Amino acid sequence: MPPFDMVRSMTGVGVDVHPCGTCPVRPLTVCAVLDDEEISRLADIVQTVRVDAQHTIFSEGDPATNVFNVTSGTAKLYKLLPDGRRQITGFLFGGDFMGLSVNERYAYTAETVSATTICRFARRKLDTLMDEFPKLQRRLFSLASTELAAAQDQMLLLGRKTAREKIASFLIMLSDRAARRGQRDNPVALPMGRADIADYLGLTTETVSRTFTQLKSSGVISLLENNRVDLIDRTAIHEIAEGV
Amino acid sequence: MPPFDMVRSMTGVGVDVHPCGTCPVRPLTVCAVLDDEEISRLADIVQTVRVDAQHTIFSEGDPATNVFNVTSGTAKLYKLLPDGRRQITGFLFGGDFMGLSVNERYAYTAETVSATTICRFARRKLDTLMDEFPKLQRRLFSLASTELAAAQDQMLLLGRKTAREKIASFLIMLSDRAARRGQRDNPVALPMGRADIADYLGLTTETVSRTFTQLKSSGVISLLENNRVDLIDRTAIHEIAEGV
DNA sequence: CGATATCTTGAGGAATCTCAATACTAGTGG
DNA sequence: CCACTAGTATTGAGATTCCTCAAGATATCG
Repeated sequence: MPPFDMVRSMTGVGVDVHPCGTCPVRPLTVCAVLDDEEISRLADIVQTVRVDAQHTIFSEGDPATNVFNVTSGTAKLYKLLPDGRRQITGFLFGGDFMGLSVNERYAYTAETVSATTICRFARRKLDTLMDEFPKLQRRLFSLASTELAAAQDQMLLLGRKTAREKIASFLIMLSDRAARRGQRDNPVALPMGRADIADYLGLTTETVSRTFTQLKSSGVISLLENNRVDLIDRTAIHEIAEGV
Repeated sequence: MPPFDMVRSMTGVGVDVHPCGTCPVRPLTVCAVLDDEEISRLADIVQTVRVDAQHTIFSEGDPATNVFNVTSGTAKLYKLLPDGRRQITGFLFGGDFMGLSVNERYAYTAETVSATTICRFARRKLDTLMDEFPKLQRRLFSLASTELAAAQDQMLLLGRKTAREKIASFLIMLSDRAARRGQRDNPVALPMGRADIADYLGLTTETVSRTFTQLKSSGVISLLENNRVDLIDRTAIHEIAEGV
């Protein structure tokens, strides 16, 4: 397989949407620990691109030449079984990082959910910069640790929670992450479809749909237009999520 | 809660089993990247302890003052739901690392499965050492990334694999890890009980038991004494694990 | 406004769980 | 050395959650 080049290999891609200086998610991401001087060094090795909805950013098995930072929009990461069964391992929103890889290949596929802007770093150049700025290295380590903790929560969800608990946990997670990005925590926007939610929670689309209906019937949520969910009784949803 | 001290708070613990110089798993672990000089610096801040089977090393919510390296034996990490449902997020064998934490608290409980020797580092001192030896920092980052990839595999397993596929995947994983530690890859030792296997795979003990019986009946494994499993047809087990 | 996707709802089925009984294993004390 | 006990594993029968397949409703987009 030839070296991967996202811009050349993708359709629906635009380049250089905004520079790092005006990055809206800088405080949330890797760049938070760098001062303006250092950011400009980072800006030298970064390319900001805009990708339409439903496009592949990289595929499982591709050479892991780049790492990425989502600045706006929504992306998803997933792994497949040979027969097509799919597990989404994470959704990414503005400020989220992806593409870290131990091997020289990506361990999962990354696809946009909605139109998304991403900044892309060549891994080799980032490695060099990490040597130069130890706090960058430290920051990436910290992000990886955070992701690891989230992965463990997701294992608990997948292995031990009921459909009802999974959906409630999912809504709380989206709400909390929206708040962390400085957006309103309610109502919650669902940029992804039922199929994606199902593949993230280890369910089928039908069960996801039925469970939303059921939570609506019990009065804890309300389904608004534009795929948004009103968390009517946040406390109750929290309790459902934790299986209380 | 007072500062946690494993040695004082635990029963079944012995101290200083062996020094770093003769550590049997050094090439597998954090220490692999350090030379003898640097190892001796690490040895200054490490305490090696022996813990009997079925003892808690630290609990979810405890102040995360230490990080640990298992040098022999088996441990497990788990998270609980309020009603007692449990998800084991990982088993640890010689060479494995645990206790990394973003917050100041552990995100999971760690318990020994069999008698285990562990070396313990005070996190604050390790942080200092990381500043001094950037390659130590790099090494920990790499270990965290590897763990993250494993967590994603486990999500695929928990969300999308059948009981049969889960058990097959589990056996392959144990076999591969034994090989990486320089042990025979077959037969596979199962130091943990059925309940632990169930809580790791998102199943019940009964289903685990039935699935072992079923794999035995189809002739791909054989159940030996001392909780060991003979992988008779490794290729077939691999295929079952991947859902082919 | 029609065509196509997606979402919701329904009915029946399958995998796994729950509850219960039996078998095995390992450690203990006679 | 063997019987006893306690814990663990296996097996069985029935219940349940979630899945599969299928149809209808709603939303989206040109």
